Amino acid sequence: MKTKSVPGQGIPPMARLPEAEIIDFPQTVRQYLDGTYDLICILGPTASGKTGYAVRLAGEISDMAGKGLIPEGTRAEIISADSRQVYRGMDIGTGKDLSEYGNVPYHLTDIVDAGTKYNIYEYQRDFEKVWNEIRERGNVPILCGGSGLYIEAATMGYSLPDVPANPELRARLEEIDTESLVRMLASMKKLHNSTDYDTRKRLIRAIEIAVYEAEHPVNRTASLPKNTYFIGTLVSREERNERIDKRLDARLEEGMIDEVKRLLDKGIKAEDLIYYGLEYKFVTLYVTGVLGYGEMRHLLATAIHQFAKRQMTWFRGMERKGVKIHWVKI
RNA sequence: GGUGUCAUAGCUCAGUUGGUAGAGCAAAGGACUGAAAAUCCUUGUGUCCCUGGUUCGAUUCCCGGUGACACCA
Repeated sequence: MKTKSVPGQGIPPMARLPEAEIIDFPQTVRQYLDGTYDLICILGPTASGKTGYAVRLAGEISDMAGKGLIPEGTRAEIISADSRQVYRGMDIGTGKDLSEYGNVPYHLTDIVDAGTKYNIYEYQRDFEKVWNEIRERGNVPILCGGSGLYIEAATMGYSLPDVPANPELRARLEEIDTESLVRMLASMKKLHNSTDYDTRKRLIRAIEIAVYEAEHPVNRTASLPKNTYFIGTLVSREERNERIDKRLDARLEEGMIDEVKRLLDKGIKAEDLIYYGLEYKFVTLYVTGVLGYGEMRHLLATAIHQFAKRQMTWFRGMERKGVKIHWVKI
């Protein structure tokens, strides 16, 4: 008697591709202008064509203004939600495609130096600032990117305290073993389902934040949730991976390796570039002789496929929490 | 042509002194409020190359194929 597992039982189900919709974008713009929405957001996995799509929609908004359908002079301004495009000098590897924007204003790319550490607190603060400025100008903000955490920080009203680094505390915590640090953190905050204790560095920062919070209970960002119209750029898994592979070859030809060499020559540590992940990680490993060219290309392609999958996991998680994403085939 | 070695998961390979099998990678699903392109968790994957023999029972031992590699001619 065979006790073979029945297919489809006990194994995680294959995620269904969402249904594509046809959206009425002009109506969405009108709804933004009458206050139904605070923000339009375009999200999607890497290589799904978000930027081009955002620029196209920006063009539609200009057309509407030109035809007098919405107040004259109204235009779209794009806010990037990409955790790596914030860095200056990291262009080819992050796919900035600045020429694609044409005359559409864009924000939150090239705002800090490569080699530094930008984070979600800073992103939320910077997002709030440009979002407010765009609205004061009477323009339409379009948030566009693939960093799920950043999108949520911008749209869902994360509340984050402004916690400066505390080198003295860090040095003291560094002396303590990991297990005790976990117990220490647990005594200060609830810690289920968190990445706080994935690594020692995170653990120490989490304690630093908890300690600061205990001492300064009011100093938090007061960002409100935004009523957001979410548009997702939809591609099948197969198509997505094909696009990733093609784009990777194009980037290699366009000088991605020289870009990494330039960053290293500027004195940015290989270790830091590796932490940026994907292109910067694998090309650095190639440039420093750890990987051969073919090996680098293969491992990098795989890593980008895996990244795109993680992005989709995040977006599905948003939907599970009740966020409506209008998926479009572009 | 001869001799030898090998043939096991999508890939690289372990293993079963004969009781139908695992690791890594890939893949799939998930988590994630301070470096998130990061970090981490979970889950399978099979005519064990094909005939025949020995055996209660063969992926495992034996005969013969087939294929790959090596050496000799």
